[in-house]
This record gives sequence, structure tokens and C-alpha cells, in this order.
Amino acid sequence: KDALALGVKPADIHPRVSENMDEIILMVKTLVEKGHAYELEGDVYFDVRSFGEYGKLSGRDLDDLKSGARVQVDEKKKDPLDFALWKKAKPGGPSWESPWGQGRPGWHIECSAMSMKYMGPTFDIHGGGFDLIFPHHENEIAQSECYTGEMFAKYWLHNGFITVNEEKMSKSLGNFFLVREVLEKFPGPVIRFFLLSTHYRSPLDFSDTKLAEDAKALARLQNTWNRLQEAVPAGEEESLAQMARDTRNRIEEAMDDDFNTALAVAELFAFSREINSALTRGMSEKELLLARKVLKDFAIDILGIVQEDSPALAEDSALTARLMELIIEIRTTARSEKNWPLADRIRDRLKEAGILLEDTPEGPRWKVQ
RNA sequence: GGCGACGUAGCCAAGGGGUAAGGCAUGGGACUGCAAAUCCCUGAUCCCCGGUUCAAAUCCGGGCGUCGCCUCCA
Repeated sequence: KDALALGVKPADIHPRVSENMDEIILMVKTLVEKGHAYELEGDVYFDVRSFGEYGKLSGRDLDDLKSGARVQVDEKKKDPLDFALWKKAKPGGPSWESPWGQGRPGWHIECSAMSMKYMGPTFDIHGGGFDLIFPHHENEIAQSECYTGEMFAKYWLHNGFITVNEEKMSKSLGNFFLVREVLEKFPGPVIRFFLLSTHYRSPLDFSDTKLAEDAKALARLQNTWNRLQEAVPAGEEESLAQMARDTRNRIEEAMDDDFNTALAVAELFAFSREINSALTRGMSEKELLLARKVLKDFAIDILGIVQEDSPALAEDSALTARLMELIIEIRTTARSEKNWPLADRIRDRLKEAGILLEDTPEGPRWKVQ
């Protein structure tokens, strides 16, 4: 539900470790057979020295890691960095039958086993937080590539953290909260905008103040789209056409460049300003089509920050629209008679009811919330 | 201690050799009965110090600062 509110598309598969135990065990077994792993009293460890490229993702080499090691938990492992593929069962803990006795998977193997089961030995993109680069993703690469002999993931996208007061948000620090809680204060598109307004690799400090600013900023874009929807073609002007093309190109370029969403959003704002000016002067049919298409493609479909149907149009639209028509008519009469107290009172009361009424040069407009 | 990322206007944030996108805020103006929306104008030499270069915020070296990883859990 929360994902939906943020406009996140549902995943096709949500694999569970407990349902993929056969694949996991087969993978561990094969790694042992290939000489990349060894058993030790019911545990199975991956031999990091057996994978020459170990450290290629995080840019470390084994000797650096060794000399810099902070903790020496070393027991009988061949190398302190060898990590567990399979762990002997602990009393009371969940466990499964395996060639090495009762036990459970180590903490990296399940990701490899399940991703390769559903997507094959090589897939395009592997995501995750920056904190997972080492050791988690490094280990995934080692075990997967030793298992298949092929490249694991082609691209790694590591996102920066959401921080709170500049500190990593985490369970252990207790400074975390849920999307659900944020959604009580800000609509989904605003949260999306907040997340997209900085590059995904950068850390992002969470604050209500920032969200509130973003809500205002996003309203500009949404406004432009709403006006564009209501606009009626006028004239033959075409000056916006070139900018529409340029904007499209620049946004595509930005997105192709490692998903530079912040730049893409900036282009939308620049374009939005031009549209607003053009709207005031009256846009031709051609301009309207092009402008709508750009916003529809990028702001609505790709970035998902602008809503195609403004809330006002979405719910109870027919009845509300008729009532609003009536109210506006009355108020317009009052205004023409310079009955300002009444005109203001209508506007104020509507505001209390959650409806914003604006007198624009093109006539009164209203919107919910 | 080792490895890595980052440090751009009051705040958020792109860019990454040729004199700095965008947003919020501020101040001024246009429009308006007022308000809102919208438009115009308004602000930085890019943490510090050296170096390379015709030219550096952008490259190199050294500082300082912030954050992350290097242990269990995922």
C-alpha cells in the first residue's frame, strides 16, 4: 500500500529464502566441489583467496583489508575474511537439512541464489544501499561468479542513505520512521519529488521543512499541468515547440547519465516557466500538444511526480463541478456589484472546506486542498 | 588504523578545464478590489593551502571537516 502511494510499481516476484532452500544448498554444494568453499565443523565458508577478483567492486584488496582489520574474530578459517555460506544450526533457531547437517544459509548466499534463479546467471542491474557494497555485494559477486563462471550483475546502483539530522537512518539508532507515517503529513508525489530532487547516490537528509518546501515547488509543476489541461488552443504561435524538443532531449540525456533526476527535474521547472508565460499569452494547438506530451512523458509517466488527474477532477467530479459552477457564478455577481465582503466570505469558507479559489486573469479557478 | 564518498549562494541542489542549472526563502516590480496563481528583476568565484595550465569550482598534492563501510543481523 505504501509503495503504491509512492507510485512504486509492484515487483513481479517476492522470493522467500525458505522457499528456495534447494537452490541455495545446491549452490553451496557446487562451490565446495569447485574448490571455492570448505566445510568446518558444520559451517561452510567461502574461500576468498580462491577468487582472484575479490574486492573489485569496493576497490579494496585483500591485503589492505587484512592490515586494516579492526576485529580479529579469527578461529580456524583459512582467511579471516572468509565468509559463511552455511551455518550450523543453533539450538532453537530455524534450520534445514543439508549435506553438512542441520543448519541455515549464510547471509550473502540467498541473494545470489534467488536472483540467479529468477533472472539467470547475468542480469543488468543490482541495486542496494551504499552500506552494502562491502561486504555484502562483494561477497555476492565472489560466490556467484565462482559458481557460474560468468559476470553477475552488469551495473550496480548504490543509493545514498536517508539521514535524519545528518545521521544514517537505521533501526539500531532508533531514528527511523515509516513511509506510512510520512504519508500522513505529505502526499506520495511530494515524497517522490523529495527523493528525486537529489541524485540517488547522494545522501539525503530528511526533514519536514524540506518536504514542505518541496510541496510548494511541486505545486508549480502540478499547476502548470492543470492549466495546460484546461487550456484552449489560440493562435498560431510556435515558439514553444523548439523548447519542448530541447527539454525532451536534455531530460533524456540527464536520465541516461546515471539517472540524474535532479537535473531532469530542473529542466521541467525551466520548461514550466515558459509554458506558464505562453499560457498567459495563449498557446496554439501545436504548442499545447507538444507541451502536454513532454510533461506527460516525464513529469507524469517517468518521474511520477505530477498527477495526471488533478484531485479535483478525480473524485465526485461531476457533482462538485456543478456546485462549484453555481458558487462561482454567485460570487462573480457579488464581485461585479463590488460586494467584496460577500466575495471574500465565499472564498474564505471554501478554503475552510478545503477548496482554493483563485481569480486569475483568465477567470476564477478552483482546486481541492 | 585501512578503504571509500562528500564539502557549490540563507537553505536544498545540478555541473565537473574556459569565468556557475533548478527549487525554497529574501527584497523590489507587473497583474489584481484584495488574496492566490503567474511573470520580470534581485544573490555565490564553488572548505583551506600549494601545484599543473593560456585558463581550475572542475586536474594533481597536502590539510581541515562531515558521513559511510571494515562485527553480528539483512
